[in-house]
Amino acid sequence: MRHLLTLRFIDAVARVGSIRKAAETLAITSTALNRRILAIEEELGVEIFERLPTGVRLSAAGEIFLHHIRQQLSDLERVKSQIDDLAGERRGHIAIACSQALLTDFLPKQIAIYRSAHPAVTFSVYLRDRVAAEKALAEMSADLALVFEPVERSEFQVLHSVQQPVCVVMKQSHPLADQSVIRMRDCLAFPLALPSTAYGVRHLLDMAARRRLLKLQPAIESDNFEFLRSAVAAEEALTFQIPIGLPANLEALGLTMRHLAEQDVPPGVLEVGQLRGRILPVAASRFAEQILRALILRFE
Amino acid sequence: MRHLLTLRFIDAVARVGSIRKAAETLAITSTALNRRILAIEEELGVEIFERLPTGVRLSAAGEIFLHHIRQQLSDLERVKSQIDDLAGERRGHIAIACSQALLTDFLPKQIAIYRSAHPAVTFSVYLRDRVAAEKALAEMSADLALVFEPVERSEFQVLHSVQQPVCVVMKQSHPLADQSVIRMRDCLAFPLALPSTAYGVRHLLDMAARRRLLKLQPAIESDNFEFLRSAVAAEEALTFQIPIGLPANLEALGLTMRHLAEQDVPPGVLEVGQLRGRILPVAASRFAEQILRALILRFE
DNA sequence: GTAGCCTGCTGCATATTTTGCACCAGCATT
DNA sequence: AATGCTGGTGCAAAATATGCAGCAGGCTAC
Repeated sequence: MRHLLTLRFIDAVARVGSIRKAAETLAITSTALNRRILAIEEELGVEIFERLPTGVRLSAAGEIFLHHIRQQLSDLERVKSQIDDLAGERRGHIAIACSQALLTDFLPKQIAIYRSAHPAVTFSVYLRDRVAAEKALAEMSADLALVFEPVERSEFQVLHSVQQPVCVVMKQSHPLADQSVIRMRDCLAFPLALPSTAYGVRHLLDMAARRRLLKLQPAIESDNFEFLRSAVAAEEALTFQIPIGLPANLEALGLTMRHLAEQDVPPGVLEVGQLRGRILPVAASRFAEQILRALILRFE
Repeated sequence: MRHLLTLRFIDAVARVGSIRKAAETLAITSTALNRRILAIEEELGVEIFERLPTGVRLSAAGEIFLHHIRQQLSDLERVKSQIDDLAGERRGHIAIACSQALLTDFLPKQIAIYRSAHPAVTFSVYLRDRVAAEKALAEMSADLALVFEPVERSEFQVLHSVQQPVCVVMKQSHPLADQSVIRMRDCLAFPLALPSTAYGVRHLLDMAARRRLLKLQPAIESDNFEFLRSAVAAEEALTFQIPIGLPANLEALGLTMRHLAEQDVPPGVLEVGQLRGRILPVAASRFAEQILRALILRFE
């Protein structure tokens, strides 16, 4: 919407930290952009940006104002989707920040289901770790977050949470594969392919190890779950994953999984959340409902 | 703020119900105003107004959009007052819708106190009955409402409530003045000067009467409490008022008051409220706190 | 220490947008 | 049928936004 253009521009400048840089991406001259900012600042009677030799930085007032801008922009989206709803066509865009485990199977499937009912709805899905996901919500660059073991700061409003026990993934021919539940101490005899420390699964494992005064020594460490699975398929190593992150074709890959004993590593929590107090666009709200139903159906 | 001008205009058009009429008060030509509306409608892809031969009326989409507009406008006020707060000067404007009883003594005094601390804050005070006050909140034409016996629809969020017993007001020389608590049946022997039915006090009295299968026969009826007091000062009539609505100089007027027996007429409730879910501007929020403290101090 | 490079900012001519006037068509009231 | 209201449109004038060229000032690298 045109009347919010300047506000969009300010948002962009704040993100980039430079008027000239932002102008380039915004298809506008730095002159014009600069003057729009000056005009707004005059209207407000306060400087939104501190001018530094290297660019600009939000002032205290700017922080407040920018938050207001983002709120307005997201509100407008909501209103537009409500209006579209009136006309019967469900349109809109849903931005999601989520843990890697969700990308494997769960989200693609859920999005396909939703889009088959509402083809006009578009999606953005961003991989974000537990901290970054909450930041994305606060900045309104994401409508929904699906996070495993979130940090849960005050801005994160949980819509639903399900327990996710940690599972061991290994080759079908692995010596441990004949046990139905696997103890942590048995794992230590094998090379470990662990996700990097930013991930919730690793967090749980590290916590459990520290409680026993141990330190996990990963033979292979990666921030990519697919790579870890491939690594496990290639040797007699073990990796760890939560059920929702396991691909449906696990067996076809020659892999299998077993639950880790809960007395060794307690189950983690997968939480669906939004920015506290925000009223979501219709589409995002309905998609959240769908996800919640799916989670309940599958894990409770 | 200039970028919201069109939205302000739309608000005005919606209130007046005519583009030409609105244009007159907005210091703009109907042409320009009309085109601004058309432009917005094109951006939204929906008609905001239904065009009637006699003017315009909000469409369903318009209702949603207008609510959004009012929300935005009031949000901006809040943001501006937050920013002003940053600079140390408490500025802003507070709009209040309230029952008549509050106008006599309580509000003028509270506003004077607040303004002595924050002279840059300005006030609008509107007399609104119980229904209209809540409408004013919903339309965001008022930030706060102080209502006696509110209807309490869902949009009304109570910040605080205090009980207010109904009092009888009469001349100091009145035959009933020697009783400390007055029974309803004793009142019926005298001419009654009653507030009109829209008022909470009258509502309570009517309810009490109906419970006894009576119907109150007012000798004098008025929507102005000051007039009612003067009427009572002029003859041996009785009028009714809640404590907060009694002027401080009651005795100086030759009048006095007694509590009405609570078994006859139960105390009513005076409630301070705001629009549910709305975040008030800083000034309004602080003023509300002050009022709450004052009410607690005086009536609890 | 200075030359180059980046930053935000400004004067002025040029595009673009917005506005107001005059006028049109449609409906309601008289 | 006449009048008076409504919103809507073509066109020229006014107002606004833009882009270019060039400014001062701070950082960085040689």
